[in-house]
Amino acid sequence: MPQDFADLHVERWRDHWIEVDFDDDVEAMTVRIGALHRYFKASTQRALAEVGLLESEYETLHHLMIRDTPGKASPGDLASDLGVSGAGMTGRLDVLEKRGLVKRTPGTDDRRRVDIEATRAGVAIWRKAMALRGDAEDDLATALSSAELKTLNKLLKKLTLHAESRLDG
Amino acid sequence: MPQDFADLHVERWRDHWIEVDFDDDVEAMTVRIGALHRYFKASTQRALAEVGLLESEYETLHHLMIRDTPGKASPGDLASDLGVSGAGMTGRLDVLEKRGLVKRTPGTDDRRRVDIEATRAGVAIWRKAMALRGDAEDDLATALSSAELKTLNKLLKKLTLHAESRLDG
DNA sequence: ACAAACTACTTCGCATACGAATTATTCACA
DNA sequence: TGTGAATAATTCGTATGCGAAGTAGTTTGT
Repeated sequence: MPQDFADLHVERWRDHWIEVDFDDDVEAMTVRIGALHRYFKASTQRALAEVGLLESEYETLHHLMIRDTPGKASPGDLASDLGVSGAGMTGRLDVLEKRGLVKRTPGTDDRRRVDIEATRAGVAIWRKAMALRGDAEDDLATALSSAELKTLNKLLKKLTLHAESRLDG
Repeated sequence: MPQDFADLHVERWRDHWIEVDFDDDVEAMTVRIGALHRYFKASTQRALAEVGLLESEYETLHHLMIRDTPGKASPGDLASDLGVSGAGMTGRLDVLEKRGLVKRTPGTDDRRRVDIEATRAGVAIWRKAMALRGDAEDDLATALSSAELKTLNKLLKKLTLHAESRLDG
């Protein structure tokens, strides 16, 4: 099997920086996960360019759609889901509302709140982006057999469970 | 084995959005890779807070150190490595230079160029951050046996090679 | 040898996002 | 029931980064 970027990285690393000692396999894994993440990000961005969305717009719309209550949320919930500040979310929603992709409605029972809802146009453009994104991911996954993909998920899950326990506990 | 975040995501996804059909395993893999990336990013940020570096400062310093010519580069090379604009790199280098972590030297043979070099202090702080970052990665990797880690790398590599071929060719 | 094209970096103007302060509203409880 | 604490969203001031324009220097072609 030919070398990938991670192999080259580890090799170069070992040549130049022996005194900073890392486990080669751990380092390679980290680099590969980073590389795959960047690849997904890049294909998402191509999809977004095609449908005419900025990454910040898509991200907001996306989190709005994948909630327990799809298409509906409060600015604060979205902000914490996305890891942006409340101020940032106000700005993002201003843009999305101006483009007609979401609608703000003042809350009725609690008038401090604002309800955000994706409009028909917002849902449509999000779906188009999702379909394109999915195509790219499926394409990448063809590199693995179905059994390999299951094995990979099993191993990744061991890591994510470990990570989650570190974050919670 | 208990459920992780990706399992929950896929389950919720299937409940609410059957009409947008994704392969469950591919979707779970994508989500897990994203989650691990965020975990690494978070532990890096903890490490950076401890040594007193901003993420942008660390990132710049890091790419300066892991080049073929460690600790030395031109602003333009760094900018394209990091995927930031030339203007952004000028700003980052201004900050790093002011903190005494890198040094700018006007080029001698080609006077358009500027040589960036990490100072002794810059290398030291980068190493401290690297050591902490490495600890967190090693900790995560304890979730896998050495054999599992090798299997994981083999499968990840199949994906990265596929991704690289898509990007180049 | 000299103008045109190119390259490397920096400055400028604008957009986005952050944290802090602000406004408006609701909740807790004495 | 009224007052202080808490909560939700927005506005404000600042920082970081982008793209475009600017500046300085080098290469190319005739």
